[in-house]
Amino acid sequence: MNKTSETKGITQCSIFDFDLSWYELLTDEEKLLIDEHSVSINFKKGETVCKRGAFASHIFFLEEGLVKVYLEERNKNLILTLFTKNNLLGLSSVFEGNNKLPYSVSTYTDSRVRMIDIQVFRQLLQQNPDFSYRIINLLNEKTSQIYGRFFSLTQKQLHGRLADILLCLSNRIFKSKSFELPLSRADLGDLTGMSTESVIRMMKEFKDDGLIDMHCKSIELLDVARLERISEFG
Amino acid sequence: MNKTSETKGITQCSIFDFDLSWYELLTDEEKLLIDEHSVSINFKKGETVCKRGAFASHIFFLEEGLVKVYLEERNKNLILTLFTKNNLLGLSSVFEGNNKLPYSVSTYTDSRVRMIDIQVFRQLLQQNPDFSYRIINLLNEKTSQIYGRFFSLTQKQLHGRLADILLCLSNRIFKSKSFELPLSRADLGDLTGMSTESVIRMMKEFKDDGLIDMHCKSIELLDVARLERISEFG
DNA sequence: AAAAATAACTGCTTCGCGTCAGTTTTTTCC
DNA sequence: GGAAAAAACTGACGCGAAGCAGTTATTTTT
Repeated sequence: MNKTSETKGITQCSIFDFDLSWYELLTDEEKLLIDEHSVSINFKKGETVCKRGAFASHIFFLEEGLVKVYLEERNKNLILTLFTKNNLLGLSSVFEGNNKLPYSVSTYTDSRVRMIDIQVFRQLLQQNPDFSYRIINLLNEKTSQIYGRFFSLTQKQLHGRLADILLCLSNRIFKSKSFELPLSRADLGDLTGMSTESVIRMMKEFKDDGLIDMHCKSIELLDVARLERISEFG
Repeated sequence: MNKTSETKGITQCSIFDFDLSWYELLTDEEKLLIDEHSVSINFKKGETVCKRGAFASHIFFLEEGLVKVYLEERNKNLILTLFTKNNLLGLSSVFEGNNKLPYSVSTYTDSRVRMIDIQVFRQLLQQNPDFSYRIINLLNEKTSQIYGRFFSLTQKQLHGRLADILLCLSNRIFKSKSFELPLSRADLGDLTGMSTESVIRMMKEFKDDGLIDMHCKSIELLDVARLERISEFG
């Protein structure tokens, strides 16, 4: 009996990084249809891909780069998720009820985004069951991850939330214990629901405790086991 | 130009209450298949329908009642959503990667749940594009609502969160300004990410300010406009 | 209908964490 | 390469909200 996997803590991660490919499930005709009804656009670092409230006319496929999906209101920002390359964005617009984008997207690094006509995408969903089944799986995987993050942000305090996000960045995005952070401290704040100042203080504390090493943007996780314990116990 | 709808605040609601019916999209044969591979089970108030970590063998269709979908860990509880009758629960288990339930479900009122074999449900998704398209829309609608709630719980303070949930209960569940609350104060806390004591204090404050009337479980919203302003400004 | 258990409520205390008001460092850009 | 802008950092302060400990009310049990 694999007891641990049933009782272990609620994992949180803000990054979608599954390799459930969908393109290969299309027929040649369907692929052609996508190609004819999509364009690939380059964005520079820091550019806005789309804004909340705009009409949703495309599904975005991130061919290259790293982007954030976020909500902004007054001075309050919340980063919902990060996306790495080879992921589909904007799927929630498939629902005809949502003809406006429910969030904004902007880039952290130079990125290439293929913009797929939403009507074509809908048509493919309705005609190709394998494709649509795969999309359902993507959405479900996404939902599970959101729940974990929801728990982290509402139930844990700063130590736990920061540990969560550091582990997540290391495991899911950079796949290395040391990395150059493309996000600012303020972004880490928007991602963890803490103020910029608290991010800075907390990271210094982690550094003093020997959990991480850090010079400005370059970060290295030194004691993953302890970070995981901090993540688990909030 | 409808400016307001583009710029208005991020709505939050924890309740799924869309009437996107799915059963009617099935063929007679498919309906029969569902009927043959499902059972309807009665639950009394307060009973547990399923627990996080258990194997996901069924999709749940709530035929009657009111339930909560929640995470629990140590002494920390978080209610992810409430479901009213005629809604599908457990869709995230459709994804083969999630063979364990990612959350627990229990009832607030006497409820009737139809438990549909997950393999049959998957099969129908793969063979009936209209059905599967409808399910995608359901999932997307759900995701949008979660984002709103995510914002509420992480960016607003107690006043705003409590106003959110009261408005939501009134609009979405009871469809009336006065109602008998089946949830305890502790549940309201788990729903809004606040302590039970704070829920009590805050509700008294709302009562003293003439926003609501309240005797124990029976609640009446007196000044919806002001509650909405409180909700918006956090 | 009385006893036991659970939920609702209250006041007090504590502290986590955000805000403010700065200084220093790093990055951007002409 | 130097000026300007942005980001990183620091310390002091104060408030929002949780925790605790106890009382009252309500519901469940037998």
